Amino acid sequence: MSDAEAITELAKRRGFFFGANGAYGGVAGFYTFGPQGATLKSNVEAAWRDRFTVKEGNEEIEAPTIMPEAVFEASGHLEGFDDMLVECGECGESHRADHLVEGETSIEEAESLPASEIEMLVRDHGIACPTCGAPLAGRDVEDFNLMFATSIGPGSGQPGYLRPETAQGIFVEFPRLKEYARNKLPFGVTQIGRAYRNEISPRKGIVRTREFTQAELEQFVNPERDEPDLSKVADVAVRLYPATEQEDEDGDYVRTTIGEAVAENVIANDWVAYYLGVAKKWYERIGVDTDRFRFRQHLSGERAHYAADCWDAESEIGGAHDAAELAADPAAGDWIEIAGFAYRGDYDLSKHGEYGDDEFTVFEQYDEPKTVERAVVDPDMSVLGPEFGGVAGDVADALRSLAERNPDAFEGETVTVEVDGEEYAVDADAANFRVEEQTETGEHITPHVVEPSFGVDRTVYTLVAHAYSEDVVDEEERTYLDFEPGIAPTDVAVFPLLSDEELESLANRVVDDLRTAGLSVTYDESGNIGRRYRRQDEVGTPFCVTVDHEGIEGGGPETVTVRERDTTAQVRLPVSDLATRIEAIHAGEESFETLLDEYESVQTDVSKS
RNA sequence: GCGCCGGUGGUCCAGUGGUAGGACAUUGGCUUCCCAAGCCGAUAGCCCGGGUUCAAUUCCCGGCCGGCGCACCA
Repeated sequence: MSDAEAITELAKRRGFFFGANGAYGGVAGFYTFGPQGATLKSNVEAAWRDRFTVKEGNEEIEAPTIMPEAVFEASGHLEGFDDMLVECGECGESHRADHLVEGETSIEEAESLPASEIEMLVRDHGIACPTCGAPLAGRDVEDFNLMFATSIGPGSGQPGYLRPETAQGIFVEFPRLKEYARNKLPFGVTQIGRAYRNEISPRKGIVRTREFTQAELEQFVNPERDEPDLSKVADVAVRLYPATEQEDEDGDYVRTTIGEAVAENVIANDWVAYYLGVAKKWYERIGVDTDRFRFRQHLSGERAHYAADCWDAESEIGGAHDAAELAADPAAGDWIEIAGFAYRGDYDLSKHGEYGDDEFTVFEQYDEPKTVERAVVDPDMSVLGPEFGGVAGDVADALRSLAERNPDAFEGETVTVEVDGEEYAVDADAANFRVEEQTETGEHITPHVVEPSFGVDRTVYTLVAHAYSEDVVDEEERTYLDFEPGIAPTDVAVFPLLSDEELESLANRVVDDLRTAGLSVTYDESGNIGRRYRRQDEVGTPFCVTVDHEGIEGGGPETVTVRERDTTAQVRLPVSDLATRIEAIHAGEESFETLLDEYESVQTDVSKS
């Protein structure tokens, strides 16, 4: 069985994730997270929230998943998110009609043309199927938008779409969000939520679905002034795969630190570099195998229209290659994108400023107020009105803009402006032209956006793939998931060693203690002890607590044993210490090794290899 | 969306023109004082629709789902 098959099988059998709606035949691209998976995902989201919202001092919001058409007109998704497909009548292959047209004509942006025009271009240029060579003239060009369309309200309603990314929910609310940030840049807003894309052909199980969870941060900055604190991440070691190396046949990774990469301009944008550093440490902490992890820069053709520079975090999920192979050859392995880090400039806010009703700018005060000389006019409307009638207002506006553009035009006796192609001569006195000294305390700027965007489902898949381990315990093969404490779906399992009232009673008390401490606990008394250990190993529970007679005999304090998943090593410790110590490990404050040092370790005949 | 291959208990598979069998898992009991042991019992299945046939899980057609290749993945 391949890694992917083994993981799919384990995920189904143990309740991590599986294709949804099975009773009705299923629908491609939709997955349900089972009990283990939903908890794992929730733990990943909590860890993300802690790092990218709380620790960064950002604010989290939750916006609707359905938004009106106008939002996506502004964002460019309505136009840019659809594909024009043409199917060959001979061989049945589908091709991007716009790409074919771009290849055969001098048109560079065929995507923005209507389908009917593309059909004409295909016919007029005699474009043929790239696969079989049959002419495509006369074939229908179908518009396929990757957004799920819906209708808001009764009847025909107003058109709406399920959001294809969570980001727009933040951009659209920017005018209010900036108020909450007290109009001060820089500030960041995060959102964890579902997004929807009507993929043509969802594949690779949970890696590419039609409904998925994103965790996104929109960092709003003043590009002229705001700098990230790179000192916090300068030492973070990263494996980079820049565009230049990807384009080179013998291209290799650049192994460096964030600090070096910035100094040598491998990563051009400081904010992107900062978040690559933060993300690398975060991935490491939640259990991503750094040998199967890299940052890959987008090739220029791969970048979205708005992105000035973009790096992806990628994880290797195939497992068919060893670490040395993966280190030596960037082409080896099965890599998937798990996050993108884009510098989006002012694209998003400018577009919404243009299409929307509100101001998508921030007023930035200067350190010192500036005094500037400005040419102004104050047209005498009592003169302009009678003279120009209905166009008087437009003439006045034209005078104002002319004064800004070309003050010299007001030097003569009359000044001429153009309104709707007509020239109007205005008496210079009536324009009331003068040069004024004005004090400016600041200016309105459109913030730039740095966007770290994480795919939560793919991160969960990566964690399962990287946690997947096999070894031999007591000459029996074992499969286990070595999740980090704090990320694992279940924190601790409690067993009575045997079916025995006394042991079961203490075990139940231990369960209560641990749950009171806020831990996720499972209790199991079914089957022999080995079977129960293996059950927990398979879902990645880091610790199993076993209650035995030795622990309740002798009149001393009650004790139990704690068994660590990966090593199968055990220590015996007092029940009274148990919850606090497990809690401390769960919180990352100490490790199992501290328990091994401090308490009596339990000698068993169990051998692990 | 096109092509090839596949779809049988929860999982992984075998098999058949007369409605099915194994392994593992689950569950009840016995046993068992630390790593999937053993014994007895139990639960549970032929993806959906149509066609051919006395009879279809099996053959044919279509659909759905999955894997792979192509295309797609702002």
